[in-house]
Amino acid sequence: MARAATTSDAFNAVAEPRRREILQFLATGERSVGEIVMRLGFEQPSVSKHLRVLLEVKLVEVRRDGRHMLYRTNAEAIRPLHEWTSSFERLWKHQLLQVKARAEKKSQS
Amino acid sequence: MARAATTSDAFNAVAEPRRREILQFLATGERSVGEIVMRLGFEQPSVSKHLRVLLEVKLVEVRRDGRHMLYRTNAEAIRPLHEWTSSFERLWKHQLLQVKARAEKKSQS
DNA sequence: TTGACATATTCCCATATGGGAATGTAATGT
DNA sequence: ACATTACATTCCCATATGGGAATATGTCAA
Repeated sequence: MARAATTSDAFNAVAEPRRREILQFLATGERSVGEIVMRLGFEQPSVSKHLRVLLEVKLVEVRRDGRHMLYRTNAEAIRPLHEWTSSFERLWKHQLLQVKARAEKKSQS
Repeated sequence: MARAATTSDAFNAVAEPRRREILQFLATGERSVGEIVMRLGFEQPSVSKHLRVLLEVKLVEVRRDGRHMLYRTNAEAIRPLHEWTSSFERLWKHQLLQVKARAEKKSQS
């Protein structure tokens, strides 16, 4: 097996920097593909392809408005990532305290 | 260009499910490679390769103890992911309220 | 119907996997 | 020095990209 598909889950989908940029931009409100292209400066086919991936893992939703396709971020799909990272929150706080303690001990001696 | 390297950043590194499992296990404390193999049931070379990736993006740290290599999770490296997902927290709370409001309006009519 | 605009899809290709098998390397005990 | 234990690395290969270019599809306007 090779690497898992980018469409296999949200973790794989957001690994791509451009997709993260798109998600952030779309978090400010519904936008058409053309607006994304204008704002982020990627090629139009590239944007369409990234949107397809995001759509497959439900990180975005769409609706048609005439000949425009309006995309928006579905933040709910980001929650699993947030919760996974949150499970390490206690650990990094703990580790930070240890680092501080060690630093103080050093400056004291 | 193809997909970015798994070692290009923490986002790419944690896209792999087995690497997330390893990180969670190592969050419980320092463990040797053999303990990871025992606990998670992956092949030893596979574990070593995943640890290498995690090490390159500093998601884990190591120290040698005799012939054992003791790995541990460096939670600090997970913070950027946490912060990125946190930037969508307001949005999903807002979107949840909207969904609720729509549901209530529907049941009311 | 025809033309223009807005998106989506397809083709091609260089690149980076992740697993399996085999092998290399480092440290310890005797 | 040698066998053993514990990891790491290398080789091979099927697979999945992401970008660029070209093309297809869909919608509206006249």
